[in-house]
Amino acid sequence: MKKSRTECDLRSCLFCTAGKDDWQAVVRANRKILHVKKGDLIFAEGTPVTGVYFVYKGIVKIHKQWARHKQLILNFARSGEMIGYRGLGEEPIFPVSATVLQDAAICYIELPFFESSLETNHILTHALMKFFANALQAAEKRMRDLALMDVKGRVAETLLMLERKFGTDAAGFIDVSLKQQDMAAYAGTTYETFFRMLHELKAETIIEQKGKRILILDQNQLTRFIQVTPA
Amino acid sequence: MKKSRTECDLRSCLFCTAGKDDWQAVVRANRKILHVKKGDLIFAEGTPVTGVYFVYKGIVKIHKQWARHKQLILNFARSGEMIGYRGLGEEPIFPVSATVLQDAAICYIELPFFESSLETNHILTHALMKFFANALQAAEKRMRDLALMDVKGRVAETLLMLERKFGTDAAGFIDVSLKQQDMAAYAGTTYETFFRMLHELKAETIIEQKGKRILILDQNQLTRFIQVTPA
DNA sequence: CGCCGGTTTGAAGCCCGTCAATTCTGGTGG
DNA sequence: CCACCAGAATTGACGGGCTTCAAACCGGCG
Repeated sequence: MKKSRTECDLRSCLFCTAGKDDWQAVVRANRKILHVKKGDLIFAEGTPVTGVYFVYKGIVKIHKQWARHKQLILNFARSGEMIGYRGLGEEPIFPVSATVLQDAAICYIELPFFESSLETNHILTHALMKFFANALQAAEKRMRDLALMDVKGRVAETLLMLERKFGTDAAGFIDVSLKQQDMAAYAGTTYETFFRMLHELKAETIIEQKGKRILILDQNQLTRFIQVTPA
Repeated sequence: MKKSRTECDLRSCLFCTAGKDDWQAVVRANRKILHVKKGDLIFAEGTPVTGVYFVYKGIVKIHKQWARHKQLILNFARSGEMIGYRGLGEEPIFPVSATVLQDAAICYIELPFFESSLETNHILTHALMKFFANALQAAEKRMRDLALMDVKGRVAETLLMLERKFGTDAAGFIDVSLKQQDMAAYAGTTYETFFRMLHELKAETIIEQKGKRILILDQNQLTRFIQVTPA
């Protein structure tokens, strides 16, 4: 097990950076490192919150369940991102689940330490407040998209999000490979429909596929499906 | 113009209460009171944020526009509630619009004062962080609902939300009267469909209507349409 | 080779959005 | 007090976008 896989440089995540001077040493002393594998459940909707998590390595999906065999993926988290923060509201119960999509190293901070940090580290509190404000904006934007946009637009949105979050490889392909099941669950549709949309987009030479990788050929065309306010 | 219409007792809103000692006096000195009428636009999506607002009286809807003649209502705000806080993220641009549904008195706090308050008043910052955390949870719950629930469920959810937010009168009717246009826009559907669902609910003696007022006869039946996780 | 999870494709149908026509209501002015 | 009008509520007909169900296909691996 290589060291680089587990050692956080403490510069990549919100919690580690939101403080001054000796803050990082404090974090270093209070974190735990967890190693989790593809398919593992990190925490489950409805269970008590005992701490917050930060992804050092790997990919994790945050999802909400719905009536047997249906789920909406709220977000994908990659290295540097915080998860479990959704449990910080009134009720200390997770409103979402987190499942590992690619073997991951997770930094775990226990809730008591985290909360006492908020008391003393005002920079952290402020950063977290800003973070939530941004997350709320993003969530409400997506709320509108899911409610009013047609499926094709949501698929387009999904692809653009994936490119933004995971970047592209040398050839321009989006640098992640997910089951279309999961991509569909993010777009809020079934995987059959998701596939059909990908097919259409390929027919229109807007995207290209090589195995599971997707190349966005024409971003403007893709954006056309997401027209929002005509004025 | 009665005094009671405009005087905030400074005990009802987050901003006024999140501080100690002489905090309320500071707020009193820095706020402005605005009187707005039904139909007025308080702020518009895409315009710069210059301050935050608190509703003292009246009802306001927070909405996001979509391709000409379509909008999703994110929330209704009544007395004591903060609006405009969605502009507190990275970009100082409103991601939503706010429109008056019932003549309102609004307390306005300019952004510079608000931000300097955050610097000095850590109780406020912490309260705001918690507030955002809760708002995010609610938003993501609704995200799932809009994505996966059928219209009937969303209508049920809308009615329950209205009852929760506005309470009921002596006879048990929900104590607010909105255009079904707006209720539909909250449920994420058209007003024709919304009406049909109301009709069905009446046929099943789950609700009753008197004018624009709605009485929920059987909350359990209503909740049945919102079944989420069957274990 | 044959199972197996995932992908692809086809066909059927219905939920729900759209359009259009009619009724209802509240407000306004004669 | 009533006629009148605009906006809202109500209702019906229609069509299509998506979901659902089911089955064929495919690549990998024991």
